[in-house]
Amino acid sequence: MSKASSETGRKDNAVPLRDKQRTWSIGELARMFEVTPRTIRFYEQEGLIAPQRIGQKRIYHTRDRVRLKLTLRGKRLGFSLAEIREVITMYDAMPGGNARQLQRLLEILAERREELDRQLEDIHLMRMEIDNVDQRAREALRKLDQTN
Amino acid sequence: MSKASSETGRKDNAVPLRDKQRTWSIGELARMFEVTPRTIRFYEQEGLIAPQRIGQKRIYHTRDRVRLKLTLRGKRLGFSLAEIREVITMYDAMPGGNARQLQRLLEILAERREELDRQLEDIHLMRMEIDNVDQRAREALRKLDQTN
DNA sequence: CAAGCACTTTACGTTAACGTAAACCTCGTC
DNA sequence: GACGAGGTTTACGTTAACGTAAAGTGCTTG
Repeated sequence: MSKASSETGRKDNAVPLRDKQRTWSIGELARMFEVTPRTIRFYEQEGLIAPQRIGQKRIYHTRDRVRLKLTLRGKRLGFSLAEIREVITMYDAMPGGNARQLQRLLEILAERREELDRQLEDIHLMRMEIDNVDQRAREALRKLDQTN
Repeated sequence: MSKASSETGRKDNAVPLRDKQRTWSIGELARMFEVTPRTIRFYEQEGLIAPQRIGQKRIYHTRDRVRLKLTLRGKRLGFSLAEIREVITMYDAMPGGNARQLQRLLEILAERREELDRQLEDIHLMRMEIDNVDQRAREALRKLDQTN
């Protein structure tokens, strides 16, 4: 994907335990995750993040950082922002959610799990395909080297 | 993903060995893979498939069917059509390709493999995340059941 | 206090991957 | 020979996920 292949080289964005209370600006987060501020604002607009405000400025807490990470991970797996939001917002409404909401959440989770399983299968097949082509390319190269 | 989640229930499109020589119309293929004819024509326009023509009509052979399957699999994994084409066309130019082309193909394959590995990791993490939420949702439900 | 940097909002632009509609062939069949 | 089912081309429309540009705010640093 132009999406995925352009994300070669993920940044290590682990945060020390004692930084649990740290906050970040939009620019800092953008650099951490190698996205633009625009992207982060867009996710907020779509209801995926809800940073604190101090005056005009957005302040991101650990909670927001985690959400962003989950969102980007979901994106790499091909999920739409709408689907990601569906899970994230329900996750939020959980402690206190009524039984119907919880049941619905379980359904959604089951769907996601199935989707992930399908992807695992796809990855397997794709890998075999790639290994196959790889083999044949190497053999073709060997034959070229021999005749030259 | 609207893409993926709308593809719940993949069709078994295995083809018996003695059907290796069979051909298909665009409509048949479309039904097999649960896409519209428009989609298949679009993939042709983008250089991913190149069916035979008899008069006006497109005739699809096993080779085309395989390509379509690979394309859709790639799509489910989030690859763009451009990336898929890059591999498919090089795969075609292989028997007879020069050394530079083959080397390039090996590079592309390596990239794809890395991308797949990243996706595997993402799936793992995502699964843990989902299992986690699932647990908490079930507990919340249990507590609700107890108090009622 | 001017300059610069990081942030803000608003709004229009862009790209990929098709959807959809119209208008036209070409069969087999009733 | 009308017609219905499948196919065809052409072309404009749509949606998601941002990119990009303009114009303004607020701090701090020389």
